[in-house]
Amino acid sequence: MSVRVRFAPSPTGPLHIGGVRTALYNYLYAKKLGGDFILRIEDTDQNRLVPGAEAYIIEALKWVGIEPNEGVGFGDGKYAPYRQSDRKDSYRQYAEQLIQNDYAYYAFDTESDLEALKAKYPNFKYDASTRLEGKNSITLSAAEVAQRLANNDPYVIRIKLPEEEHVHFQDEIRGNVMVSTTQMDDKVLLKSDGMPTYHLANVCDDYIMKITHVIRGEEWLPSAPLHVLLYRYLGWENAMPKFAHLPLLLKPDGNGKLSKRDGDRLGFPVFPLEWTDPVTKEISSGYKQGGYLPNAVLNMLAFLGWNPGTAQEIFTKEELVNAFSLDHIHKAGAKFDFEKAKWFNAEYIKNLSNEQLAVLVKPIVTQKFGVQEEHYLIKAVGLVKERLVFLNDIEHFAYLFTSIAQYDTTALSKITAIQQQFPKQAFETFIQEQAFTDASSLEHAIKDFATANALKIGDVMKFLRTSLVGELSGPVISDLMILLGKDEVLKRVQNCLQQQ
RNA sequence: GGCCCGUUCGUCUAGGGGUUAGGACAGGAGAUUUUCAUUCUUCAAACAGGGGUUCGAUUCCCCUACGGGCUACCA
Repeated sequence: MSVRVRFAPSPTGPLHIGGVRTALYNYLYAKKLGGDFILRIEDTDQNRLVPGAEAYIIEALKWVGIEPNEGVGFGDGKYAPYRQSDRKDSYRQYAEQLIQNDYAYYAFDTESDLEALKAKYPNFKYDASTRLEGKNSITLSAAEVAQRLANNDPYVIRIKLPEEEHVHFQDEIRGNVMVSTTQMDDKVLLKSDGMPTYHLANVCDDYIMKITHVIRGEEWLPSAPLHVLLYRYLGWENAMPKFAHLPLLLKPDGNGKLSKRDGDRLGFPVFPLEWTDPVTKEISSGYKQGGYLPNAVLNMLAFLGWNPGTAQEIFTKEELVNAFSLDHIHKAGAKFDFEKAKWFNAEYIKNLSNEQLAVLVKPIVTQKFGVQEEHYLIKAVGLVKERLVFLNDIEHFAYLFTSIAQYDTTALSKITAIQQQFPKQAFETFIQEQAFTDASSLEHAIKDFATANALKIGDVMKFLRTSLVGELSGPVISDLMILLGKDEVLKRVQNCLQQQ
């Protein structure tokens, strides 16, 4: 039987990187085994829907490059629709089937009924020991139940758990997990608005869509036994998928799982794409807009909770697919490491060819400094490639594209001293005489000029650097001179000579 | 509170009854470079604690502590 996994987010907001990682692990697992990766939208809570969230999820998956081959936004497929609200009518029959088989019951308790029970019993939960106090099809007469249903009285359908039974299941990451039904409660399966809860919908859809492996976050571990029971009661136990509960992504500081707020609080994105809250208009930064490369993000995310068991850390997507396996997933939660994320991105940028980098950086450069000639841009980015952590960092290298607007004051003060005995005229002539064909002969010529004029090489370099860069750091001077060309170099030198 | 899951350098992690406990990021030092960045070399840095089991436990078991998750007609 071929492997089928699903990523099943709820469109209650933008997908954050924890979700992206879950999607990634599903994707890697499916691809590794030649299976299918499905996107299912779990929008059974109509009150929490956020406009744009679904589209965001789809865009985000596209951007990082882990596209489902089936599901909402990806051409659908054999088991469409993949949006649970579009499958609303399919769930009721299963809930009713459960009632038929005495595995579930109608419950008519109102909100205030429930509150009264909670007030009466500390730590109240609706279960075998308390359901006799509720207004449900167990306590009410058949006639009254029929009457209430006929009246369209609001009701929910609850699972009827056995009083005491140990539910075991095998988690692919954690091994055997056991929970007693005494610790569980009669969870609502079908809500009074006719929508299923997560528990019902997820089990039904996974069964119907022939999902073989449920790979999801650890927050689902406590409800997994409930799902196991549901498979059993629905008669699907032999088709039950395997479960793998992933460790959570934690805040880099302090406690708790990584949340939306942490990113902008600590200075890194938690969302793949920038997101504007439709209500508050608050903007949350995104990896894409922050100048990250999708494959770097994937690589970084893959290593937060998984490792290949070797020393290799830089992996292409294909290599990740090949190396991936569930048993190399770490059990404990992982704190997000921003420094490591930056390192991954810088590594990926360094591994790009100048041509590739130029393409990626072109929109930023054009927007900041105007249109550049293609070959020039390629050479320019090559000069600063190993200085970029993010694509956006290119904007800190204005001197590659425009003349120096402002000189660094310490650089200027450093060269003032030098300028006293600097043979300005001779130097200009010297530059004019150079061929500007290759960097090393140019560098030799500069050194020769320095010795011939009894100047310190370092001083001449410092002067040139300030002229060309505006400050005392940057790429090798002769390389930069070749890039800029004689005319521009001369212009900048003359301009710098006029400073002070 | 109850239940479930977890705990190796600051962080991500490898390992697993007998190891100098390995790697990466970050940090320190040095080399290269006209500068900065890159690169290279190098240093520092960990098995939460207590009991067992064992000739021997970081590794297996139990307890404690700590961390995380769940505990909704949210997913």
